Amino acid sequence: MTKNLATEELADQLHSAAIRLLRLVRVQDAASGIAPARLSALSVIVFGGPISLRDLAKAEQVRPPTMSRIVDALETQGLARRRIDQKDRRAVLIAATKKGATLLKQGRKRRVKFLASYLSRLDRVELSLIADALGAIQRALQPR
Amino acid sequence: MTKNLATEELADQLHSAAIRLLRLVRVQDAASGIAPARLSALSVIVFGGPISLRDLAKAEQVRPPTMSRIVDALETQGLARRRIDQKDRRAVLIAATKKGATLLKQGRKRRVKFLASYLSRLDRVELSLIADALGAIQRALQPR
DNA sequence: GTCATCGATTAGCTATGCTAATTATTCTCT
DNA sequence: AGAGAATAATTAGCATAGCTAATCGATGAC
Repeated sequence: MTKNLATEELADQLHSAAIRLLRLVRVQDAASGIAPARLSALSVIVFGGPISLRDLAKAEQVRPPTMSRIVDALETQGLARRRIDQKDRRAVLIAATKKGATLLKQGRKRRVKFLASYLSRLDRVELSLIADALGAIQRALQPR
Repeated sequence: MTKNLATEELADQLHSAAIRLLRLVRVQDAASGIAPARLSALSVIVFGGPISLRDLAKAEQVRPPTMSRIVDALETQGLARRRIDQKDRRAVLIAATKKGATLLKQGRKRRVKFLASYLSRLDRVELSLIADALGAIQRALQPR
Protein backbone atom coordinates (compact mmCIF):
# COMPACT_ATOMS: atom_id res chain seq x y z
CA MET A 1 0.00 0.00 0.00
CA THR A 2 2.98 2.31 0.39
CA LYS A 3 3.17 2.41 -3.39
CA ASN A 4 -0.42 3.68 -3.70
CA LEU A 5 0.17 6.43 -1.22
CA ALA A 6 3.27 7.49 -3.12
CA THR A 7 1.30 7.52 -6.37
CA GLU A 8 -1.31 9.76 -4.78
CA GLU A 9 1.35 12.12 -3.53
CA LEU A 10 2.77 12.25 -7.04
CA ALA A 11 -0.69 12.82 -8.49
CA ASP A 12 -1.21 15.68 -6.06
CA GLN A 13 1.99 17.43 -7.06
CA LEU A 14 1.38 16.88 -10.76
CA HIS A 15 -2.13 18.24 -10.38
CA SER A 16 -0.92 21.37 -8.58
CA ALA A 17 1.78 21.93 -11.17
CA ALA A 18 -0.77 21.71 -13.99
CA ILE A 19 -3.01 24.25 -12.27
CA ARG A 20 -0.15 26.67 -11.76
CA LEU A 21 1.08 26.20 -15.31
CA LEU A 22 -2.26 26.98 -16.92
CA ARG A 23 -2.94 29.88 -14.58
CA LEU A 24 0.37 31.30 -15.70
CA VAL A 25 -0.13 31.02 -19.46
CA ARG A 26 -3.80 32.03 -19.35
CA VAL A 27 -2.75 35.63 -18.90
CA GLN A 28 -1.61 35.64 -22.52
CA ASP A 29 -5.10 34.90 -23.82
CA ALA A 30 -6.32 38.44 -23.29
CA ALA A 31 -4.25 39.40 -26.35
CA SER A 32 -6.34 37.14 -28.61
CA GLY A 33 -9.54 39.13 -28.06
CA ILE A 34 -11.58 35.91 -28.03
CA ALA A 35 -13.55 34.83 -24.96
CA PRO A 36 -12.17 31.75 -23.16
CA ALA A 37 -14.96 29.28 -23.95
CA ARG A 38 -14.78 30.21 -27.63
CA LEU A 39 -11.02 29.93 -27.69
CA SER A 40 -11.16 26.50 -26.10
CA ALA A 41 -13.81 25.22 -28.51
CA LEU A 42 -11.92 26.69 -31.44
CA SER A 43 -8.81 24.83 -30.39
CA VAL A 44 -10.69 21.53 -30.55
CA ILE A 45 -11.88 22.11 -34.09
CA VAL A 46 -8.59 23.53 -35.31
CA PHE A 47 -6.51 20.63 -34.01
CA GLY A 48 -9.13 17.89 -34.34
CA GLY A 49 -10.75 18.82 -37.63
CA PRO A 50 -14.50 19.00 -38.42
CA ILE A 51 -16.67 17.58 -35.66
CA SER A 52 -20.36 17.36 -34.83
CA LEU A 53 -21.84 19.77 -32.34
CA ARG A 54 -22.63 16.93 -29.99
CA ASP A 55 -19.07 15.60 -29.99
CA LEU A 56 -17.66 19.09 -29.63
CA ALA A 57 -19.90 19.67 -26.62
CA LYS A 58 -18.70 16.38 -25.14
CA ALA A 59 -15.06 17.28 -25.73
CA GLU A 60 -15.58 20.61 -23.98
CA GLN A 61 -17.64 19.05 -21.19
CA VAL A 62 -20.66 21.26 -21.80
CA ARG A 63 -24.23 20.56 -22.93
CA PRO A 64 -25.25 20.89 -26.58
CA PRO A 65 -27.28 24.11 -26.12
CA THR A 66 -24.25 25.79 -24.59
CA MET A 67 -22.05 24.71 -27.46
CA SER A 68 -24.67 25.73 -30.01
CA ARG A 69 -24.39 29.30 -28.77
CA ILE A 70 -20.62 29.26 -28.64
CA VAL A 71 -20.60 28.10 -32.27
CA ASP A 72 -23.08 30.91 -33.09
CA ALA A 73 -20.54 33.36 -31.74
CA LEU A 74 -17.61 31.75 -33.56
CA GLU A 75 -19.58 31.95 -36.82
CA THR A 76 -20.48 35.59 -36.20
CA GLN A 77 -16.81 36.34 -35.63
CA GLY A 78 -15.92 34.47 -38.83
CA LEU A 79 -13.80 31.91 -36.98
CA ALA A 80 -15.82 28.75 -37.71
CA ARG A 81 -18.55 27.51 -40.02
CA ARG A 82 -21.38 24.98 -39.72
CA ARG A 83 -22.37 22.69 -42.52
CA ILE A 84 -24.96 19.92 -42.60
CA ASP A 85 -23.58 16.40 -42.34
CA GLN A 86 -24.75 14.72 -45.54
CA LYS A 87 -24.50 11.29 -43.93
CA ASP A 88 -26.95 12.31 -41.19
CA ARG A 89 -28.86 15.42 -42.05
CA ARG A 90 -29.93 15.99 -38.46
CA ALA A 91 -26.32 16.64 -37.54
CA VAL A 92 -24.06 19.56 -38.22
CA LEU A 93 -20.32 19.54 -38.84
CA ILE A 94 -18.32 22.40 -37.42
CA ALA A 95 -15.03 23.43 -38.98
CA ALA A 96 -12.61 26.30 -38.41
CA THR A 97 -12.21 28.96 -41.06
CA LYS A 98 -8.74 29.95 -42.18
CA LYS A 99 -9.08 33.07 -40.03
CA GLY A 100 -10.05 30.92 -37.02
CA ALA A 101 -7.14 28.56 -37.49
CA THR A 102 -4.67 31.42 -37.85
CA LEU A 103 -5.94 33.24 -34.79
CA LEU A 104 -5.95 30.12 -32.66
CA LYS A 105 -2.43 29.16 -33.68
CA GLN A 106 -1.13 32.64 -32.94
CA GLY A 107 -2.68 32.49 -29.49
CA ARG A 108 -1.25 29.06 -28.84
CA LYS A 109 2.14 30.32 -29.95
CA ARG A 110 1.96 33.20 -27.47
CA ARG A 111 1.16 30.83 -24.63
CA VAL A 112 3.91 28.42 -25.58
CA LYS A 113 6.56 31.10 -26.02
CA PHE A 114 5.59 32.55 -22.67
CA LEU A 115 5.91 29.16 -21.00
CA ALA A 116 9.19 28.54 -22.81
CA SER A 117 10.54 31.76 -21.33
CA TYR A 118 9.96 30.26 -17.89
CA LEU A 119 11.52 26.95 -18.86
CA SER A 120 14.59 28.80 -20.05
CA ARG A 121 15.52 29.27 -16.40
CA LEU A 122 16.33 25.60 -16.27
CA ASP A 123 19.59 23.98 -17.26
CA ARG A 124 20.06 21.28 -19.86
CA VAL A 125 19.78 18.46 -17.33
CA GLU A 126 16.51 19.72 -15.85
CA LEU A 127 15.03 20.17 -19.30
CA SER A 128 15.80 16.59 -20.20
CA LEU A 129 14.24 15.38 -16.96
CA ILE A 130 11.02 17.02 -18.12
CA ALA A 131 11.37 15.66 -21.64
CA ASP A 132 11.84 12.17 -20.24
CA ALA A 133 8.79 12.44 -17.99
CA LEU A 134 6.49 13.74 -20.73
CA GLY A 135 6.22 10.42 -22.51
CA ALA A 136 5.09 8.72 -19.31
CA ILE A 137 2.61 11.51 -18.53
CA GLN A 138 1.13 11.36 -22.01
CA ARG A 139 0.77 7.61 -21.76
CA ALA A 140 -0.94 7.82 -18.37
CA LEU A 141 -3.48 10.36 -19.61
CA GLN A 142 -4.68 8.29 -22.57
CA PRO A 143 -8.45 7.80 -22.33
CA ARG A 144 -9.29 4.31 -21.16
CA MET B 1 19.23 28.70 -31.44
CA THR B 2 18.50 25.02 -31.72
CA LYS B 3 18.23 24.99 -27.96
CA ASN B 4 15.48 27.62 -27.96
CA LEU B 5 13.47 25.73 -30.51
CA ALA B 6 13.78 22.58 -28.44
CA THR B 7 12.63 24.47 -25.34
CA GLU B 8 9.58 25.70 -27.22
CA GLU B 9 8.77 22.21 -28.39
CA LEU B 10 9.04 21.03 -24.79
CA ALA B 11 6.86 23.92 -23.62
CA ASP B 12 4.27 22.97 -26.22
CA GLN B 13 4.08 19.36 -25.06
CA LEU B 14 4.03 20.32 -21.40
CA HIS B 15 1.25 22.81 -22.08
CA SER B 16 -0.84 20.23 -23.93
CA ALA B 17 -0.32 17.68 -21.18
CA ALA B 18 -1.48 20.18 -18.54
CA ILE B 19 -4.63 20.94 -20.54
CA ARG B 20 -5.45 17.27 -20.94
CA LEU B 21 -4.73 16.54 -17.30
CA LEU B 22 -7.07 19.23 -15.97
CA ARG B 23 -9.76 18.41 -18.50
CA LEU B 24 -9.62 14.86 -17.19
CA VAL B 25 -9.87 15.61 -13.48
CA ARG B 26 -12.41 18.40 -13.88
CA VAL B 27 -15.12 15.79 -14.42
CA GLN B 28 -14.86 14.94 -10.72
CA ASP B 29 -15.88 18.45 -9.66
CA ALA B 30 -19.55 17.87 -10.42
CA ALA B 31 -19.67 15.74 -7.26
CA SER B 32 -18.77 18.73 -5.07
CA GLY B 33 -21.95 20.64 -5.91
CA ILE B 34 -20.01 23.92 -5.95
CA ALA B 35 -19.77 26.04 -9.09
CA PRO B 36 -16.29 26.15 -10.69
CA ALA B 37 -15.39 29.78 -9.99
CA ARG B 38 -16.39 29.35 -6.34
CA LEU B 39 -14.43 26.14 -6.00
CA SER B 40 -11.34 27.75 -7.45
CA ALA B 41 -11.56 30.80 -5.19
CA LEU B 42 -12.20 28.56 -2.19
CA SER B 43 -9.07 26.61 -2.96
CA VAL B 44 -6.98 29.79 -2.80
CA ILE B 45 -8.30 30.75 0.64
CA VAL B 46 -8.13 27.22 2.01
CA PHE B 47 -4.52 26.64 1.00
CA GLY B 48 -3.30 30.24 1.24
CA GLY B 49 -5.09 31.40 4.37
CA PRO B 50 -6.99 34.68 4.89
CA ILE B 51 -6.55 37.14 2.04
CA SER B 52 -7.97 40.49 0.97
CA LEU B 53 -10.60 40.60 -1.71
CA ARG B 54 -8.28 42.50 -4.00
CA ASP B 55 -5.50 39.95 -3.70
CA LEU B 56 -7.92 37.08 -4.10
CA ALA B 57 -9.26 38.68 -7.29
CA LYS B 58 -5.69 39.05 -8.53
CA ALA B 59 -4.89 35.42 -7.72
CA GLU B 60 -7.95 34.29 -9.65
CA GLN B 61 -7.30 36.72 -12.50
CA VAL B 62 -10.68 38.42 -12.20
CA ARG B 63 -11.77 41.95 -11.28
CA PRO B 64 -12.77 42.87 -7.73
CA PRO B 65 -16.54 43.17 -8.45
CA THR B 66 -16.54 39.64 -9.85
CA MET B 67 -14.77 38.30 -6.79
CA SER B 68 -17.04 40.26 -4.47
CA ARG B 69 -20.01 38.34 -5.83
CA ILE B 70 -18.23 35.00 -5.69
CA VAL B 71 -17.45 35.66 -2.03
CA ASP B 72 -21.12 36.62 -1.48
CA ALA B 73 -22.06 33.17 -2.76
CA LEU B 74 -19.41 31.40 -0.67
CA GLU B 75 -20.70 33.19 2.43
CA THR B 76 -24.30 32.30 1.62
CA GLN B 77 -23.26 28.67 1.26
CA GLY B 78 -21.41 28.88 4.59
CA LEU B 79 -18.05 28.09 2.99
CA ALA B 80 -16.22 31.36 3.70
CA ARG B 81 -16.50 34.45 5.88
CA ARG B 82 -15.51 38.09 5.48
CA ARG B 83 -14.11 40.13 8.29
CA ILE B 84 -12.82 43.69 8.31
CA ASP B 85 -9.06 44.09 8.26
CA GLN B 86 -8.30 46.03 11.44
CA LYS B 87 -5.04 47.33 9.98
CA ASP B 88 -6.90 48.93 7.07
CA ARG B 89 -10.61 49.22 7.67
CA ARG B 90 -11.38 49.73 3.98
CA ALA B 91 -10.20 46.21 3.30
CA VAL B 92 -11.82 42.90 4.02
CA LEU B 93 -10.14 39.61 4.89
CA ILE B 94 -11.67 36.47 3.50
CA ALA B 95 -11.20 33.14 5.24
CA ALA B 96 -12.61 29.66 4.73
CA THR B 97 -14.98 28.19 7.29
CA LYS B 98 -14.36 24.70 8.61
CA LYS B 99 -17.13 23.50 6.32
CA GLY B 100 -15.48 25.20 3.35
CA ALA B 101 -12.09 23.72 4.10
CA THR B 102 -13.54 20.24 4.52
CA LEU B 103 -15.52 20.40 1.31
CA LEU B 104 -12.61 21.74 -0.68
CA LYS B 105 -10.25 19.10 0.61
CA GLN B 106 -12.70 16.33 -0.17
CA GLY B 107 -13.03 17.61 -3.71
CA ARG B 108 -9.31 17.88 -4.11
CA LYS B 109 -8.96 14.35 -2.82
CA ARG B 110 -11.42 13.09 -5.44
CA ARG B 111 -9.48 14.77 -8.23
CA VAL B 112 -6.16 13.47 -6.96
CA LYS B 113 -7.38 9.90 -6.45
CA PHE B 114 -8.86 9.96 -9.92
CA LEU B 115 -5.60 11.15 -11.41
CA ALA B 116 -3.68 8.60 -9.34
CA SER B 117 -5.83 5.86 -10.85
CA TYR B 118 -4.49 6.90 -14.25
CA LEU B 119 -0.92 7.08 -13.02
CA SER B 120 -1.27 3.56 -11.68
CA ARG B 121 -1.00 2.34 -15.26
CA LEU B 122 2.64 3.29 -15.17
CA ASP B 123 5.48 1.20 -13.85
CA ARG B 124 7.90 2.14 -11.11
CA VAL B 125 10.45 3.54 -13.53
CA GLU B 126 7.98 5.81 -15.31
CA LEU B 127 6.66 7.08 -12.00
CA SER B 128 10.12 8.07 -10.89
CA LEU B 129 10.71 9.86 -14.19
CA ILE B 130 7.72 12.02 -13.34
CA ALA B 131 8.82 12.50 -9.76
CA ASP B 132 12.25 13.61 -10.94
CA ALA B 133 10.80 16.08 -13.43
CA LEU B 134 8.39 17.66 -10.94
CA GLY B 135 11.10 19.49 -9.04
CA ALA B 136 12.31 21.14 -12.21
CA ILE B 137 8.79 22.02 -13.31
CA GLN B 138 7.98 23.58 -9.95
CA ARG B 139 11.17 25.59 -10.05
CA ALA B 140 10.47 26.86 -13.57
CA LEU B 141 6.96 28.01 -12.63
CA GLN B 142 8.03 30.15 -9.66
CA PRO B 143 6.77 33.72 -10.14
CA ARG B 144 9.57 35.99 -11.23
C1' DG C 1 -7.67 69.69 7.56
C1' DT C 2 -8.56 69.09 2.72
C1' DC C 3 -8.19 66.44 -1.22
C1' DA C 4 -6.65 62.63 -3.84
C1' DT C 5 -6.35 57.77 -3.61
C1' DC C 6 -7.65 53.24 -2.54
C1' DG C 7 -10.65 48.93 -1.22
C1' DA C 8 -14.96 47.23 -1.64
C1' DT C 9 -19.48 47.25 -3.27
C1' DT C 10 -23.59 48.21 -6.38
C1' DA C 11 -25.68 48.63 -10.91
C1' DG C 12 -26.11 47.10 -15.26
C1' DC C 13 -24.31 44.88 -19.32
C1' DT C 14 -22.45 40.42 -21.96
C1' DA C 15 -20.96 35.63 -21.96
C1' DT C 16 -21.45 30.95 -20.51
C1' DG C 17 -23.41 27.28 -17.99
C1' DC C 18 -27.93 24.55 -17.23
C1' DT C 19 -32.85 22.08 -18.11
C1' DA C 20 -37.11 21.73 -20.66
C1' DA C 21 -39.45 21.97 -24.87
C1' DT C 22 -39.52 22.03 -30.01
C1' DT C 23 -38.32 20.65 -34.78
C1' DA C 24 -36.40 17.78 -38.18
C1' DT C 25 -34.33 13.51 -39.31
C1' DT C 26 -33.24 8.75 -38.70
C1' DC C 27 -33.98 4.20 -36.87
C1' DT C 28 -36.88 0.22 -35.41
C1' DC C 29 -40.13 -3.02 -35.94
C1' DT C 30 -44.00 -5.23 -37.48
C1' DA D 1 -44.19 0.78 -46.12
C1' DG D 2 -45.62 3.31 -42.25
C1' DA D 3 -46.13 4.35 -37.14
C1' DG D 4 -43.70 5.53 -33.43
C1' DA D 5 -39.33 5.79 -30.72
C1' DA D 6 -34.92 7.80 -30.60
C1' DT D 7 -31.53 11.23 -31.85
C1' DA D 8 -29.24 16.01 -33.26
C1' DA D 9 -29.76 20.53 -32.99
C1' DT D 10 -31.95 24.60 -31.64
C1' DT D 11 -34.88 27.89 -28.86
C1' DA D 12 -36.52 29.74 -24.49
C1' DG D 13 -35.72 30.96 -20.09
C1' DC D 14 -33.04 30.73 -15.88
C1' DA D 15 -28.46 31.04 -12.83
C1' DT D 16 -23.53 32.03 -12.63
C1' DA D 17 -19.55 34.55 -13.83
C1' DG D 18 -17.07 37.92 -16.40
C1' DC D 19 -16.63 43.14 -17.37
C1' DT D 20 -16.77 48.68 -16.75
C1' DA D 21 -18.59 52.72 -14.51
C1' DA D 22 -20.16 54.84 -10.49
C1' DT D 23 -20.47 55.18 -5.48
C1' DC D 24 -19.12 54.99 -0.50
C1' DG D 25 -16.13 54.89 3.31
C1' DA D 26 -11.31 54.81 5.03
C1' DT D 27 -6.56 56.13 4.39
C1' DG D 28 -2.65 58.81 2.98
C1' DA D 29 -0.24 63.09 1.33
C1' DC D 30 0.89 67.55 2.06
